[in-house]
Amino acid sequence: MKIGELAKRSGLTAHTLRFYEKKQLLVPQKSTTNQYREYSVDDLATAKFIKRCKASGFSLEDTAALLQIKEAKDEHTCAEAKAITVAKQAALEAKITELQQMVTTLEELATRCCGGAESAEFCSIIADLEARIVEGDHESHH
Amino acid sequence: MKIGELAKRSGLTAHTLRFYEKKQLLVPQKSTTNQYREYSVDDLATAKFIKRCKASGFSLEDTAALLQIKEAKDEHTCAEAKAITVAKQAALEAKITELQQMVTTLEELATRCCGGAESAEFCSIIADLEARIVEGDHESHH
DNA sequence: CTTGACCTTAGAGTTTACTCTAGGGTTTAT
DNA sequence: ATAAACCCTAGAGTAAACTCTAAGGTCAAG
Repeated sequence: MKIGELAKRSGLTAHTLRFYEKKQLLVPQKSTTNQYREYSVDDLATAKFIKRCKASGFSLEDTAALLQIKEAKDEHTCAEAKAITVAKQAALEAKITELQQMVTTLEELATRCCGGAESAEFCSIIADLEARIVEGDHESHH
Repeated sequence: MKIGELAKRSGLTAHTLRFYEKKQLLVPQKSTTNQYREYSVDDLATAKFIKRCKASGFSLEDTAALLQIKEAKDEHTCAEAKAITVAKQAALEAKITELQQMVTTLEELATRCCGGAESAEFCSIIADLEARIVEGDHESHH
């Protein structure tokens, strides 16, 4: 099939498919007559594989590694696949913790503020940002 | 004080301070004799304000808006500050939810995989990515 | 046989927040 | 007086993952 059809069937755009090709994730055959890309049903499967990797939080680099494993399963081990998965899981969990700390701070800022139409002269959000509350400010007491 | 001292006292780098100047977040006076930046104690406070905004999860654009409010409190309202804060909180919460969904998927992938030195021939992670489990795959049944 | 839909390439642009470089002036301490 | 340490500007580079553009070739329908 041509790129437009693969795009439709995979839910990716033609642009994205060409981008993935540049990144060596999905390299199709090319027609000898007109240079059009020719995607096989396997290529469609690969496109979906990539899409699922992305939905699972894997980077394109991770995805490339997972594709390598998928393409030559007998040359790779479960340990490799699991290592990538577990590493990504840990990274995302760390990111979540960081974001949650921010949300906690923001919650505190928002809760303490009246949020009314009053002048910001005594706004607690501004006051807090000017001097208090937020972590990671070890310079402010020297 | 000169940029190096402000860098030391604020915990930002001189590069970053120049970048913030380009972004209009912190524009110091300039010496007329040698064009060196001259930061005041107020500028130090502003640098710390920016740092706290960042630690709270605000983007530089948000931070610029918050700085506007801080610099002219009587021309702004609590409502404005709170709107920025609440919007950011909501955005971060949405991001966290998205990441948590990914973590759940990854957890499932990892748990089901033996992770051993066996060939990936029957690796459940690869198999799952090839066909199942992951959400957002509405094309796969047409 | 023409029009519109589709395909091609190479390369630039987007976003965010820096980070660094080159090439050159200034200050401070010895 | 000189060398280290510091400062300046303009602009390029980094990361990730696209997204889009220009200029042009090809294909399918009527």
